[in-house]
Amino acid sequence: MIDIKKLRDNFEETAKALARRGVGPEKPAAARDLDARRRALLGETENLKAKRNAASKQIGIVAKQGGDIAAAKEEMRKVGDRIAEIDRELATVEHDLRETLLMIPNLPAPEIPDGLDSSGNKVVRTVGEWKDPSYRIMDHIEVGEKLGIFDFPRGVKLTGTGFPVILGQGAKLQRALIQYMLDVHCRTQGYTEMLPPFVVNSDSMTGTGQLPKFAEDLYHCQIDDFWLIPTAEVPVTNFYRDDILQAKDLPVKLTAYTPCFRREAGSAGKMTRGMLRVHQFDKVEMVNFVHPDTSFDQLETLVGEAEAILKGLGLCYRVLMLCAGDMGFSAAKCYDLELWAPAEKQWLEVSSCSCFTDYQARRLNCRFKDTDGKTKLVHTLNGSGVALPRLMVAMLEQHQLEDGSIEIPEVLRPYMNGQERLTSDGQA
RNA sequence: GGAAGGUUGGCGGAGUGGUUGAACGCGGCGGUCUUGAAAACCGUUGACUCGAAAGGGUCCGGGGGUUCGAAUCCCUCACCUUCCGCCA
Repeated sequence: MIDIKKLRDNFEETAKALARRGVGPEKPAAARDLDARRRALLGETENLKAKRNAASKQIGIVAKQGGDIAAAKEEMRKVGDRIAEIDRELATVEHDLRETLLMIPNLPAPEIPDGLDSSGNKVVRTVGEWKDPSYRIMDHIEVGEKLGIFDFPRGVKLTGTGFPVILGQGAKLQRALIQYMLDVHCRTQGYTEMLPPFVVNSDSMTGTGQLPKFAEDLYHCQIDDFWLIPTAEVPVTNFYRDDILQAKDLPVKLTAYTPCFRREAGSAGKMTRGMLRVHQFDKVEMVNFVHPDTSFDQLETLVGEAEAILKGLGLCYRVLMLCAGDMGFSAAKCYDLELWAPAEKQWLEVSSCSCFTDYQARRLNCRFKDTDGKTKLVHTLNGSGVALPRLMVAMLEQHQLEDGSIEIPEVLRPYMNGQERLTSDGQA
């Protein structure tokens, strides 16, 4: 949620910033009006409550002395009725205000480019030069079949489309990648590893904003009212929901490997080939809780931390700064990392690194006690470090040799018993 | 799944329907003392919200009710603990 005080005090400025994201002036105006109504009602009911509290105290004293309290009780009963009436209206107004605020996205950082869709995104840098080799590169499905590392039809048999089975050397490679990524984050970047629940309750889904708006993208266990996580961001960020951290403990940096479950409602037909868009996939995620003064600097650090993974694997990728209209709802600033897939001839998004400023923290009610003794909202950031299926795809293509085998990057070999290649006979 | 008990401030733990935002202890912070530290002693120490301020309001698991007034009574939901059953 955005700060209602900011909206109230700098209405024009706020509305202008929101307009960059394609939000019309109606929503902020509605929020402003509801806020004004709310404060008027609040003042009214609180005055009456102060009156009642004082009178009730007096009634108690008089009653003890055996005095007559019937008239005072009758009067206060009427006051009580009036309070109930106002409180009912107040509850409605507050509910509407919250609903309205939840529909307003975060304010974009000033420096991010204009634009309402992906065409407005800016390439910040491209790292690693890709040169097409003399031989034809097989796409991941073709080479995967030769190597025997994917079984899509049996995934369909077990569950349905979008639930691939990864086999043999492929499974081993994936496990190696997970361990490599976690080790880089923990050993060299100051992260604490977490293994959270993969299923969460509705409060957690609401805390990070998946609910109520995106329920149809989630898998739901109705009997228990539990939800399968679409990203580790949900359990890891909610870890500090309703908590107050200490300034000296910031930044808190957590990383977690989890599977991710996404219904991808409405995406049927888009990029559905092979591993490119699936309902269940693995991902390593990084989440930061930081001091507000440092959040945008931390975002640059976070991007670097995700990039370190790709660099270590010797992959060609690019960094995009998303434009105002293409960012996720809660982000103030966001970078995407995209790997080049030479057989697909397209860039594949494997990481999205976002700074949410206080937007997510307000909803989570996650605060910290600053050195001045005041309790303030933290700033949160997260980024993938990184998503596995598309990483696998890019590796299978970028590291593919002429004979169709795949060169395993040096950094992964310790996790694969020294194996140097994926080959069709399964031998190194 | 069955039975019983519980849910109070950072933690432990009191609490009579009426100056109880909440005793007491621990912890935290500030101070006295000390060469320094410890101990001892003194003081202080929750969050949210409305307000320019003065000041007000709300919060004792969540929601609802009774009452002039609820941490305290009633209903309901959630969670936790223990015992029994089942089980990786």
